Amino acid sequence: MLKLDQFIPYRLSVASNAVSTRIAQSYRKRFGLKIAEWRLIAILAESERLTPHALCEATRMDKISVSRAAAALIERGLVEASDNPGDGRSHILSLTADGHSLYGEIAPTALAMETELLARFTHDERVLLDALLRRIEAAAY
Amino acid sequence: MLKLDQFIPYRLSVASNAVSTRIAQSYRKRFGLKIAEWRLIAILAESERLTPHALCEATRMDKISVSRAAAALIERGLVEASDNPGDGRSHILSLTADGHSLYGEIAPTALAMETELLARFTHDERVLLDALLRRIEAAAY
DNA sequence: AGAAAATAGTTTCAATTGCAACTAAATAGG
DNA sequence: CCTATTTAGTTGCAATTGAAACTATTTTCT
Repeated sequence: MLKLDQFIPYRLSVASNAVSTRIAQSYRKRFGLKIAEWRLIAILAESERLTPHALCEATRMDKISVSRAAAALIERGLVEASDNPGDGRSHILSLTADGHSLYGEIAPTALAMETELLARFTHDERVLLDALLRRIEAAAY
Repeated sequence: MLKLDQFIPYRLSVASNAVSTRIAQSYRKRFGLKIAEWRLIAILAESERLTPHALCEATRMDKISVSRAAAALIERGLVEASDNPGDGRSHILSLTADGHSLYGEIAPTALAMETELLARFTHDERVLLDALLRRIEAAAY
């Protein structure tokens, strides 16, 4: 017998929406960024120079979203594009100085939100949650 | 130091998207339903007669989504609306015979998808995941 | 009772998203 | 090589979504 309330895909969706909504508000209000844009910034801060294609893989976003998020960030002067010497169809994206400095502000905020969200979780529970989510994700592909 | 790959809100979002995309495709292809519509059907099958407001609470959806999903289902003859004797602004929604019969087809499909998704999870792991998701959700509100 | 505020639900309009088509460059096959 | 196919990324258009305004009813307060 199916009970929506105990249906894992439903629980997952509800939890994810609750978290995303909260975090999206915070990014938007404080930094004027959408989640997609924030993800690009985070990955570029970690990886320095990437093509849109590499960003798709790293962020699990589709190429349209990456293209639009990158366009918005370039427009705002947070990201810059340079030629990709190895492939003329593509280009290399990297953070500008402004982009780095914005990242420097956001990253602690993001970590603080995560900390708040997981305040009542032990370290083991966090590790477990991470692992379970990865397994579900892998099973869904 | 922030690592997007290990950032729980990110993992949650990626896992949820992967699962939702997969399930949404299945519902849409086989039954012509969106997730929101499927949720209303599931809850109405469990609860028999509810107002849109009660459906909002039960499905964690906002009133606009419920209104639109209900309109689509009524249009298709899967749901019917009757007067709410206790409140003239509102109405009572319930499944039609067709709605019940469609539910009878979908429910096993939904359970089968969940089973497939969680095939490599032990019973304890499922229970744990459910509990962790509820806690995260509660913390996010 | 009657005005003011609150609630239920719908609708309108603008923003967001997603698909398919498009351009441009790279690779593969003959 | 040089045509055919594939791949990278963008764009145009249609569908979806969300916020705010709106209608209708109910509740509250005096």
